Amino acid sequence: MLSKFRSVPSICNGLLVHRFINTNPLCTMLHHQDSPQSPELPPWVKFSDTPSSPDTNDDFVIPSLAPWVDAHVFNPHPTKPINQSSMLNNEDGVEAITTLLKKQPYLSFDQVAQALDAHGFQVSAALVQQILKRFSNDLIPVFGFFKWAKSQTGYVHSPELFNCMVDILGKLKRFDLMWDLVKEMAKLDSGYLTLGTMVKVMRRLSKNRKHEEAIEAFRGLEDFGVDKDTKALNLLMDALVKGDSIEHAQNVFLEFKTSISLNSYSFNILIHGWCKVGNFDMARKTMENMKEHGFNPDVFSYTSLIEAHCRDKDFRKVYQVLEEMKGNGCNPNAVTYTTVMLALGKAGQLSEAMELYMKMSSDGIVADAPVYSALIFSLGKAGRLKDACDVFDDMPKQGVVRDVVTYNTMISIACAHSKEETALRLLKEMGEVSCKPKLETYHPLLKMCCKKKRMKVLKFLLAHMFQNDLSPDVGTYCILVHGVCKSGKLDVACSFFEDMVLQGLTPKDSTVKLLVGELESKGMLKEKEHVENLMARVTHKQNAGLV
DNA sequence: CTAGGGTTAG
Repeated sequence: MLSKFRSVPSICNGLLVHRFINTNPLCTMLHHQDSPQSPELPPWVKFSDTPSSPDTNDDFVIPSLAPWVDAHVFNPHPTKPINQSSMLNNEDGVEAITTLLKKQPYLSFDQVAQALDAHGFQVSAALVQQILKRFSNDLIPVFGFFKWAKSQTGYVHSPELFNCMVDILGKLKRFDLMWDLVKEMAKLDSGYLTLGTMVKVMRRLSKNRKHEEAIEAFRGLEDFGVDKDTKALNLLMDALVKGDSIEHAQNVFLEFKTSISLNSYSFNILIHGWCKVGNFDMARKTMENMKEHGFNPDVFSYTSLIEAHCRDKDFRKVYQVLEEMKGNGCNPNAVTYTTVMLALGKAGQLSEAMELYMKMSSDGIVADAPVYSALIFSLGKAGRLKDACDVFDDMPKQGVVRDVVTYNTMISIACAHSKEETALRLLKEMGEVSCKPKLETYHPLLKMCCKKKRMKVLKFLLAHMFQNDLSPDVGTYCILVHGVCKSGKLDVACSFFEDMVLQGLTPKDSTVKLLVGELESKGMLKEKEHVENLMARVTHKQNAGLV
């Protein structure tokens, strides 16, 4: 153990062409002790002018970040100064409509339309796109707006926007409305309803365990003027596999293999499906079947096998398959190596991950952003913040552009070590390098803020999220409710819970249980009743299939 | 159109 550990630094030194220089601010920050328990506050702490509750640590704001934070907290939707007047109208329109849609809980699509009618909004494709993105979790506002926009004279939704709306309805599990819209598209000009539309339909149905309905959608493709070809079949099988039913995918394969021609993708999708459920026998049988059809197992087939063995942490088998594929003239690529490196890192086998990186390099494979992310993750997991930082810093020097996962990984590491300044700075930098944050980017940050009771920063993050057209999903609310509950802020937990339900999201059982339990133990019976009433409404709506 | 990234809390 110890010898392995000792060997790592030298490997790591060899890895990096440019050694890290200690003056890098990011690195200094990571090593700076944030000292959360220290009674002595660092000299640069700024005291907020808003009074905070004694149980809140809002006062902590890093001076250089404070203006950035304040701008979002106090003005979540600033209108960007734009010179061109046409652009100004659009930007203004988006903000004005956003405000209007958020203003009150609308009870019907028509109510939304009425509210919109009262203003003289000018509709454009860009505006509709922005609103659909912003309100993709809010059925009544988003669909009410979509219908209203459709009826505006001089404006017609593009096929892309119809597809986007179909996808949103599927995401919101309103399959009745989704099908109505699909049928409506079929009646419009050709070019509206395409395979692209039906892929969204099949994916959303599969994801919601409506596998039979997804297969029915495929069967009916020709009625909508879409070909039932190899590509369509593969997309259906892939949707079924991703919707956790390799069995349905296999049945579809058996049913259509004589009428629709197959390609290597068809087999790889099934191999992936069998690997996903850990059925190596069927994965191997499918590989044999693949050969009988004249296709050789390729890097996709083998990487699926390797990934499954990685999940089992069966690295002996992983190395075996690596040898096997090379023996069959199929070389592992960056994806294969990343899969194994990350699994090793997760399993705490950092030096093995590093060795594999070197092996990859000696094979002449150039590291891309995911490879670097896997390295960074492994180093972070092993507590080697400085080295993780070095690798992150090395990326641009090697001509590799950091992507959203690279940032997510770095932010996760920083948050896990309570380096909130670093984490926030990374988020800020993402905006500057136009690497758009995703919901997952915020999750570790939100978790950390809840834990440290940074309510002001929490508020800032939520505003920042919205400005990036991201709205919290069930997972986000889960983190928020659990996080503030554990910090004893039950009132805040209740208001997050209410938001979640009003958004039409279904809280997880564990979330309800935790919140109700906490409220009960604190004797907050009125709040507890409120939560239970909210839950009853959710259940009722679901049973009735209502909006 | 097929394989890689991040992920609550218990």
